[in-house]
This record gives sequence, structure tokens and C-alpha cells, in this order.
Amino acid sequence: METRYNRDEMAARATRQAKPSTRRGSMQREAIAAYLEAVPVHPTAEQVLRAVRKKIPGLGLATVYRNLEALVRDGRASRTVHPEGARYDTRVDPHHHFTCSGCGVVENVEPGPQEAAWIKAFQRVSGASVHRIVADIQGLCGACRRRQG
Amino acid sequence: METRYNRDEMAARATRQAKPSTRRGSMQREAIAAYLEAVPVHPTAEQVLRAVRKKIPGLGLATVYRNLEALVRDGRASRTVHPEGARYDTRVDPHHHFTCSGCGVVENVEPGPQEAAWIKAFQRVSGASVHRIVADIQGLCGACRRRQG
DNA sequence: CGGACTGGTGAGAATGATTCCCAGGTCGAG
DNA sequence: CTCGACCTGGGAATCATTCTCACCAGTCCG
Repeated sequence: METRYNRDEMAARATRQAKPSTRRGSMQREAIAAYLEAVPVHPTAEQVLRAVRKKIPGLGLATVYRNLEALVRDGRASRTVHPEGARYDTRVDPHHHFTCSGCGVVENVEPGPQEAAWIKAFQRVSGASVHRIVADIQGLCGACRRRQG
Repeated sequence: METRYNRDEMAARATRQAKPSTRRGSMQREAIAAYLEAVPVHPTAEQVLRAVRKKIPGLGLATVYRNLEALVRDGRASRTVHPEGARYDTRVDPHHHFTCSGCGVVENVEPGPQEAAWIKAFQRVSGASVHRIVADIQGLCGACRRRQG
């Protein structure tokens, strides 16, 4: 209950968008998308909630999940499963992830040059068709490596 | 309560194992390990429970999780996170997974030949050290491809 | 033999992430 | 202004996983 929309924000969003007839997204959704784009880490839903609540104090967790799911469905974000909860990301083109087992940070990694050939060979041998490939590289980032051993 | 150990099974296990003094594992653990090794799919904990209960009817879910965790800790199995629950596997050497989005089956994929060079380049550029790399290839397996489109 | 100890067990409670449900609020069209 | 489509926040519900606990089998020590 008590939705308390912010008129100014809504107006600003409407201005930003080209189409006034079909209302797409909401202040909450755009705030979530903006946060995702602004932040280099790959946050969990909980992290998104905490961060966006600074802009929209009443924000609910269900709304965060709902909008993250919508962003993924619309191709504006991608979701990656991780041992400790799903991570979200605005990059939707093919890329991989590096996870530091020291500090838990997740960074993007560019695809390798020979990956396509490997996939092609796999498709030929197995008879399967490949839609996408996601690699998770696990290790210690430079900072953690220096700090630890 | 009511543990109801099966004497014959316990004896058989003891005979199978070389060391009689240090008791390692239990009938339940060995049954779980045997199932994992026998099955080509990458089962979830729930699937393991259902299958091994045919041998050990009273088996509890907590025991399955406990022993899967122990097997992973001892390097006898590996665990992979997946959008729908964790999957377990007796292969512990470097390899990747193919997931069919049609039937949900998970198959092993051998590492590509140029993977090592790619990792080496990544380590050089990022300053990180890599422990392991797990790729998940998503697509349609041959059977689902023929059945669908 | 007998009793303390260890390690494993099954049941059910607890947890944590995610989704569902619902009674609203907001906006645009008519 | 009213209607309807869409979206919201909160709390209940769900689901996988972990924790807690009373208990039991085998071992060690006397």
C-alpha cells in the first residue's frame, strides 16, 4: 500500500522516452536499469534493492525481482546463476565471467578468439545446436592475490 | 530415529574397503557414490534421493546432501550450479557442460584445444590467477532438435 | 562384559532466495 | 470523471538447502 509516485521523476521519464502512448517501464524499472548500467560489479537482487532504495525509499523486493526479470526478458540485461544467488548485468552480448574466490567480485571477460571454432566442432560431433556459451573462470583477482598468497 | 542398519550391507562394505580400522564413509555414502558413477546424467540431489531410495528405502534427504557435500570435499565428485538447482557429477577433471533447453539434460563436453592459451592471456592481462574454468553451453540436443524445430 | 566416545543417521525445523498473491495507486483514453 | 491496463509494496507461499537433535552402531579402554 501507499505507492507515493514521484511526479517529477515520472514526468522526466516520460520526456526521456519517445513514445508517449504506450507506457513502458516505470520509475522503478528505469532506476533499476540505470543502477545496473552505472555499476561495474554484477550485483545480486539484494544489492540492487539496497542501492536503488537510496533513490526510491519505499522500493519493494518483489518489484526488484519483477523488473530484473522484465529487463532480462526485453534483452536489456542478463542473468547469471552463481553459487551464492543470481547476478545481473547489462551486458547482453557474448562474454564470460571471472569470479574471484577471495573477494567474490565478478568481472567480465572477453570471448576467446578460437571459441567459435570449438563450438562449431562440438555441434558437428554432437548434433546439437548451440544458442549461447557462458564460461565462469574462477580464481584470485590481482588484488586478492597480492594480499593473500 | 530407528536407524535400522543392514548388517549384510555393512559387512559387504567393510569387506570391499581395505582399511577396517578407520571407518570411512557409510553404506549410504557408497550407495550415493555408486549411483553417481553409474548414471550418465548430472542428477540433482532430489534425483539422487529418489534413485538411491530404491536400494535404501529409509534414506533421508539430509543424508543425501551431507554425503554429496562430503564426496565433493573429498574430490570424488563435483558440483555445478544450474538455474534449477545444483547438479552432481563424478567427473572432477577439467571439462564443460552442455545443457539442453528442451529436455534439460546435461552432458559433458571436452575442453577445447586453445583454451589454455586463452586463459594464459587472460591471466597476463588481468593479473589474476585462474584455478578453474567451467563453461556451460546452452542449446538444443540432437533429439530435441529433431522433435521440435 | 560395560560404558564412554565417535561418527553417521532420519525427521523435521530453520533458513534464504525467489515467486506468488492481493489490495491498492497511477496514468491515459474516452 | 470513470474505466481499464499496468504497476506497485508487503506479506504469504514455495523451493532448495542447511541445521538441529535424539539416537544408534562400532570402537576403544577398562
